[in-house]
Amino acid sequence: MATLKDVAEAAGVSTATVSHVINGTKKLSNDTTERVLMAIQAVHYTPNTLAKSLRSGETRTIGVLVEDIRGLPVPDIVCGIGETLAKAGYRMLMYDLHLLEQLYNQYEQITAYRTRINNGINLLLSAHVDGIIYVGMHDRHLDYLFDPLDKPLVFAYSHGNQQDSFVSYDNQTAAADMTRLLISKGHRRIAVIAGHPHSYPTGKRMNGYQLAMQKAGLPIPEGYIRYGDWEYDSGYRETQELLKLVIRPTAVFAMNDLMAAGAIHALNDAGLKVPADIAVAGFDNREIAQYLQPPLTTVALPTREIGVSAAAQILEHIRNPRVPPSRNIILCTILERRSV
Amino acid sequence: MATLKDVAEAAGVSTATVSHVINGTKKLSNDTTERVLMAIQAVHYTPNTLAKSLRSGETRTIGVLVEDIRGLPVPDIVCGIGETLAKAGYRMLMYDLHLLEQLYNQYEQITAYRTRINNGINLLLSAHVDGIIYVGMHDRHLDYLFDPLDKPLVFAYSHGNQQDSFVSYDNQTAAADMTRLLISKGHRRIAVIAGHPHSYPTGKRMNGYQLAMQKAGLPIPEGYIRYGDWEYDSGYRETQELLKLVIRPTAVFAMNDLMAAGAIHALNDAGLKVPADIAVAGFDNREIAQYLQPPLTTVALPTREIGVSAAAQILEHIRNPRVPPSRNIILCTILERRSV
DNA sequence: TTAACCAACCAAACCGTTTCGGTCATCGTT
DNA sequence: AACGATGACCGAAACGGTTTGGTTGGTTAA
Repeated sequence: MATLKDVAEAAGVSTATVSHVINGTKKLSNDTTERVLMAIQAVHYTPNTLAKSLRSGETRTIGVLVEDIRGLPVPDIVCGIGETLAKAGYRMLMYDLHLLEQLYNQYEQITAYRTRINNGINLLLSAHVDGIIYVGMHDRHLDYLFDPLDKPLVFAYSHGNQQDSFVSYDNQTAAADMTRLLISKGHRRIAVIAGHPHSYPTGKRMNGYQLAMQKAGLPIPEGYIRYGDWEYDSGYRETQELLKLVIRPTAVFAMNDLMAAGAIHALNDAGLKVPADIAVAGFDNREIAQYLQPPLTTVALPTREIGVSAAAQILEHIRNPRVPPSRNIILCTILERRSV
Repeated sequence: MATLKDVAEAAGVSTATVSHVINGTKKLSNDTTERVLMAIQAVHYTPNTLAKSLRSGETRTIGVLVEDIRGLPVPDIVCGIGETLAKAGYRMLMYDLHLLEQLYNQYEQITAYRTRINNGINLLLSAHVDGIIYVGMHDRHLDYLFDPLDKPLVFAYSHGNQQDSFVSYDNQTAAADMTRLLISKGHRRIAVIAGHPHSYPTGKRMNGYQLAMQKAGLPIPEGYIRYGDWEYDSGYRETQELLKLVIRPTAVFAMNDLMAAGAIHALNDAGLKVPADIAVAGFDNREIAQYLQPPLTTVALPTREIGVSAAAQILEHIRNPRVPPSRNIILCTILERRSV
């Protein structure tokens, strides 16, 4: 592999001059510049990034710490990150916490979780990354898990400390939009199947739903708000409960697609047609949504945009370390299919 | 950050000695070793991997070139790779070719595809990775796309040149196993909905099906072999065709889950019950499989194991560059659910 | 005429490791 | 007593760049 020295000899100049030509760090005569460029071609020079990084302390590499690459939104987010980084000439060093396996739903084991995260961060830091993006699987706060870092840190799909930027999506507006869509289709009795009562997305999405209903002057009758656990079965079960009501809803807004799938199957089993008898809406735009009968109208999360934005944020922080942390909330879009 | 020199000064030895203590490259007196270890603790020394790599030419980093991280099997494979590399103290540098966007189904644009791959490989090489794993989205041959490389290269879920190792899964045995399962449940008239006629997996899976039927002494009547295009709609359509036959099959083996979903819906629409009237089997174990009514009996691909094995292969090649390329084919497992 | 300035380039230090080739006691042989 | 062997360590040269602080020769202004 050719080195700077080889180029310098071929061009009859010093290595300093070659370096300046390559990086444009100093004005040089046209003649010399020309000669150096020719020499670079001639000896097939490619710069050694290791040596460069050793001297400059900059690796042009971003560490991406994912909770689990198999988590639903993660590949899309990583796709957006990778695309944006590549365009800017940055590389992506990935570390997977494998949270789907052992720690999922064991948040009481904070210590184990912390050490896992610290291991990941240390591994990335040992590679001298210029910054770190944390990619979560859930929309939740993680401030208590992170020690302060002297490199830029950006959270994607999760929230971190006050001093760190994050990029997330707008649960509340999306839920309100979907509710308004149902109302615009003539529905006045709209029930909801929410997720875990105390989870962050449930709260936000409920807010959106209630606000939209209120603004439209529509009541939310007793029993129209059901709580599930995000899983298929709970959607099935809670829909059965809704059907027991004296005044049935004409639309069911399930706050994720799995529960919506359960709802549709429960309705089918009860001999009701979707959307003729009852409309069903979902949230998340999982793969399953398009293959349900009928295909599910749902909220598409801006996963890829979250990745793009997170990468843009981290590059911004690297270029200018004193920009204040930004809180970036991206809007969702509604995917109208045939279930409404 | 403390350096070797700081440690050396603190321990009153030379940097050479400290290096030898750390790497165990030379025998030293117990006394000195002890003093150096204490000094390392005292100054909070962490080795600078950049300097180390510059000197040694080894980065302990593997480049992972994925066709598209959003591709179905890819996250699972990457998960297996990441896990195995981390255990061995290796890092994972990822580059995404984003093939889902522009190039998918445009294989005639070989040149564009080649340059895309070469860009990725060059970016990884510029980071001085110790080896590269190529992660495909389809089970197909790619020999014509790769230039010879002077670093270890392993293909996961795809096949490369003769001289490169690959890790894949056993289509044929899986299809044979599924056919045998259907036979063992008493089915004798088993139809098949295959994928694209000329694709590699279609060929292998058809082989397995035909072999199993033949071994069981069962005939394959005219019209029992249908070809789809891997998509939902083709499953629906071809099932309708099967229902037009005078002697209907009692089981339909769709060669992926999407077509199986189409098949189930076609059967439902025709007023037939699955599995009571007709059994349906799939292939791939997509997420949708578990949410169909009834949940789909299907073939689970050993995606994660492919990743684990690919990572193990590349580490093997790095440790010993002269081991011959290996061809690793992993068995699938059948997931019995309620559709059979 | 001379000081001041500038353009154009170079030599060498530096980043933090690894490793080659010594040096210097000490010890056992003859 | 002279010699070679051995054990324990060190100095300095790499690795391949960047960057600081020059030097050189020519031009300009007083």
